[in-house]
Amino acid sequence: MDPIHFVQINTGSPEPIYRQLVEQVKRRVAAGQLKAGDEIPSVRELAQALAVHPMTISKAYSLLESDGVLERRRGLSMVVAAQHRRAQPTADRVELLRPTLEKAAAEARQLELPKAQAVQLFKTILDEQGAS
Amino acid sequence: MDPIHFVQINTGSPEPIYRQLVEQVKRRVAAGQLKAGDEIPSVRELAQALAVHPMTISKAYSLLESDGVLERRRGLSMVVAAQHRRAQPTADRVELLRPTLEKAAAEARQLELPKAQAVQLFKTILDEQGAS
Amino acid sequence: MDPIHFVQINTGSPEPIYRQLVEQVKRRVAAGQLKAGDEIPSVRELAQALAVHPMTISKAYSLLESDGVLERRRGLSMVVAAQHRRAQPTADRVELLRPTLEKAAAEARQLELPKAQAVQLFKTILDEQGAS
Amino acid sequence: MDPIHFVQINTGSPEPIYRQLVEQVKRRVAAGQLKAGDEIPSVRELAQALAVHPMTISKAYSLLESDGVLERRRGLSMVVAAQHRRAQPTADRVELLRPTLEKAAAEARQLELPKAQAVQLFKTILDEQGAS
DNA sequence: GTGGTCTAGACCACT
DNA sequence: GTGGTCTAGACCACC
Repeated sequence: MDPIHFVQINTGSPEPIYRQLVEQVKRRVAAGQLKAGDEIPSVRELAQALAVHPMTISKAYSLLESDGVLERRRGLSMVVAAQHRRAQPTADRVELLRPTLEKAAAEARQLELPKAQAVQLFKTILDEQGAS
Repeated sequence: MDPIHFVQINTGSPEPIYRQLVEQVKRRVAAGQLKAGDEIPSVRELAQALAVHPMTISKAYSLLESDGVLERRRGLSMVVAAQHRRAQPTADRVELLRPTLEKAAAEARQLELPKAQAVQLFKTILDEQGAS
Repeated sequence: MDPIHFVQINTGSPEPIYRQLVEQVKRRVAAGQLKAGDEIPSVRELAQALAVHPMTISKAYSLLESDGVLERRRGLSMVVAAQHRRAQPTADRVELLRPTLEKAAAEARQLELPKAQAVQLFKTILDEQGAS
Repeated sequence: MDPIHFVQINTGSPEPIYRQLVEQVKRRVAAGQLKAGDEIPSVRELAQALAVHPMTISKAYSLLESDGVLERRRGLSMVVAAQHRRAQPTADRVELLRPTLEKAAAEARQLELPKAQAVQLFKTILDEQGAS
């Protein structure tokens, strides 16, 4: 896998880099873009491509391993784990969106916005991002 | 204002407490639940009610003051500021929801979810929370 | 808790320091020596007491937190988590010994040692260590 | 010797493969299952049978050679060395079990387990593994 | 080549 | 004060 297209990070974000990596990889596995057995870029490779310290990458990979998303192969690069229930069907995948949408809904409630307005804004934003 | 109903915090959330306070107050002001001149609970009162360190409350209040949402009255408790156009019309208020929904839309794109599915989940969650 | 008596590490061991910490803390919690709500030494305190780098301690604490043994209190020192099923009765606690004894049993089998000899050695070693 | 039955490895274990090989061979020699002069599988054969990198096998064999357990015969496969007193009597062999049982005893002490409980678990595990 | 561990030390966020 | 994040860089073990 080309390290450049593996993940993108935003160093300006308040979200730590290692967590951006973890969540992006999880989403790509859930979306089926990464499949069981796929090799991922080595720590050093990705660190260089993203211009971050190798230990930052390593921390992300370790967390992904303890979450069962990646598998270590001693002396070799890591691979996407043989999946328990990954490459999920859409119905399951959509649940990964739930936490963020719950936050949005709570905010809408506190703003006393009518449901229709909140939904309309979400549709607009999805269109802006070119969703299908 | 009864401190108990003024704001609610979630100590388990990764979002810092002082920021939860700031954003909740801003939303309640935008929604018109808090109006110019309304008194807010004192630092000590709220700190005790929420079981939080007083300095955390103080930090939130200071930020709200520097954002022009609250006003300090020497020797008295703080009040909601008069200036600016608060209790915004719905069309403006909805924009306060944008950042979170943009995050959700970005996640939906990475999960390769069709727009309809994402929107449907949002509607479901809004209903669960009893939105109108 | 006095950092000196909190844990002991052996820098000569092939087992990484952070893992020695993790396992010792888990055992002490299981044994009931550490109870829910007990404060543990701060990262810096323990790092100095053990003469290791603070990040090594931090890594151990993070793992213990993700295992549900410790709880983070933002801005304050960590505490032993409100237990799910910790401070276990002896019958459950003894199971924590299983992995190592399984390894010993596998070795005994490969050495074609009679069961009685292996057990006798174990008893001898327990006596040497002053077990009751 | 059939490579398949020569040794078994567990790639999931934290113990390095080369060390698993070394210790298993030593135990089988001590137990008398491998006798002086017995041929062992070639590096390539065993590497293929275990699906392991040949260099890993080679490293294990080299260590066994430098420990005097195996002997290299130029151009031919390696054999179990003749020197030393192998196929040790039971009284000596049992000492090879000591390091692992010492680790178990230390854990038992930290768990504050009574000696009888620890011994009982060991007996149970030995029975499960069909020890005599 | 691979990842893992540890140190040294800076800077930040939170209470 | 607390812990978290990141960098720089050394050294090790494994394949």
